[in-house]
Amino acid sequence: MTVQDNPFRIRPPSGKARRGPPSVNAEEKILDAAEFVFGHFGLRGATTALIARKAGVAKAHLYYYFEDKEDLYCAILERAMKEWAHDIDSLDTTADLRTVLRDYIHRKVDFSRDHPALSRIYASEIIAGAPFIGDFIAKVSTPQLLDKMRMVDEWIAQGLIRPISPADLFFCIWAMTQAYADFASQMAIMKNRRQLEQPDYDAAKATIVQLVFGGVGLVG
Amino acid sequence: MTVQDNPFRIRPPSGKARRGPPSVNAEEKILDAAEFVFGHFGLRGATTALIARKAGVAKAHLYYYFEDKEDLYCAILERAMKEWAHDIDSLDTTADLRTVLRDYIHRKVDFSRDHPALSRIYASEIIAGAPFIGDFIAKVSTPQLLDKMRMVDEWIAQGLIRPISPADLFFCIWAMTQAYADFASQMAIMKNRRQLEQPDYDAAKATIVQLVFGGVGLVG
DNA sequence: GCCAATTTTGAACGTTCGGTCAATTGAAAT
DNA sequence: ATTTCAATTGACCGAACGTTCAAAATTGGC
Repeated sequence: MTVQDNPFRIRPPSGKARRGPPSVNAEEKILDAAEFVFGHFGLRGATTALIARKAGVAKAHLYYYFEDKEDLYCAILERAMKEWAHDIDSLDTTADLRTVLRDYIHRKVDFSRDHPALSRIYASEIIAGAPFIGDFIAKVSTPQLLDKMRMVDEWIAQGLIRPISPADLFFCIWAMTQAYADFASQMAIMKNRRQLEQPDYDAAKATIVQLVFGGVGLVG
Repeated sequence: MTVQDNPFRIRPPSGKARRGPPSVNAEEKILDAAEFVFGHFGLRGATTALIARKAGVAKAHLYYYFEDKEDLYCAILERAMKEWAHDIDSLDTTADLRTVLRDYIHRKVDFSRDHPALSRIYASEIIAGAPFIGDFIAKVSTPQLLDKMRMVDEWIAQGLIRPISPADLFFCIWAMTQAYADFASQMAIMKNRRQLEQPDYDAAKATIVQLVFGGVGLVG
């Protein structure tokens, strides 16, 4: 089972209108807890007991909303990909070239800062060979990349930027921005801090923008 | 137990001269198998049974050379850090500035291509918060980084390159080069290939060099 | 207050996995 | 040939884990 095999994963289990508890939905509590636990221990390292305890429900209750552990994991991935697309890839490409690039980089770094668990889950999934989101990447992410590559090729053809491999340009931007989520612990150690703070993310943005702008021949 | 707590991990179990099998050492077979399996499934996902089968020895035999699963994992990390330091961080810093930077980037990409399993293990370890190599990073890697940062500051002071945050410059170089190991599966999917080939790595090198050189104001 | 449907849980089950141990093998030393 | 000790193994154990299920609790409708 992969992410997009079951597009209606998020469901009120069945039938009539909701009659459940008046306060908050247990399903969201479970999803939040799962995001945290999966983000810290990975798919195989996370235990259903830990997720249930973090969510404040009985372990068996997970299986009321989700078929099994993998199903819950896929739900997290799906939510991650949606937030991803919503926060980031809805980019106004009609604006000034510099603005487009700078905003894109800033949004990616902000996402790394605000959703480190999601970034780690995504990275772990890719490192493992994308067993659950390979199809999603092939059918959703790849067309988005091809769009962006055409945009860059356009810029090159118009002489607005220096020639560069568009695919590798985006791979590098993703790598740098994502690193400030995945490798944050290493960076914090090396900077002799407990964790990265806002000035660190500001410096990250500035450096990445400087590298990209310089690499494609744009002045700051 | 962390990596450097036990500097004598690699050992002929004890005592006299080796009297064992004439052919190859079982310990290396186990290490190679463990590198492969840990690289594919992570610390918690890898099973001792799989490692033993891949190594062609009985499961119990793992515990003749290593205390437990974590000990074996640390041995892999230790070997990775050593190869790392040997292959990469032994860099002739007296050469021409462009040569130093370009060689450094090329070596990192080559390492990603030649040791993808080690790169993945290292990345997973960092993503998990560096529980086993945190001390190593703090006491060994950080001084090396500080050396490199001083070198960059020197270059800036001499007006050889544009001002830039030295720490973030190296973080970005690591991120980009490491991505061509960790995210290779994603890149392959997006390029509609089975796996990355030599031309892909050549393009990666060229793009990273272009970004770094452009970012610090060096001409290609 | 009672009923029906939904939501929640405690306890248990079968499996998997890390780790142990006594026993066996095999090569050198005598 | 016998001894000796490192090298190797199959069988086993206890704990942890994912999953199931029947029962209990909670909610809304009448």
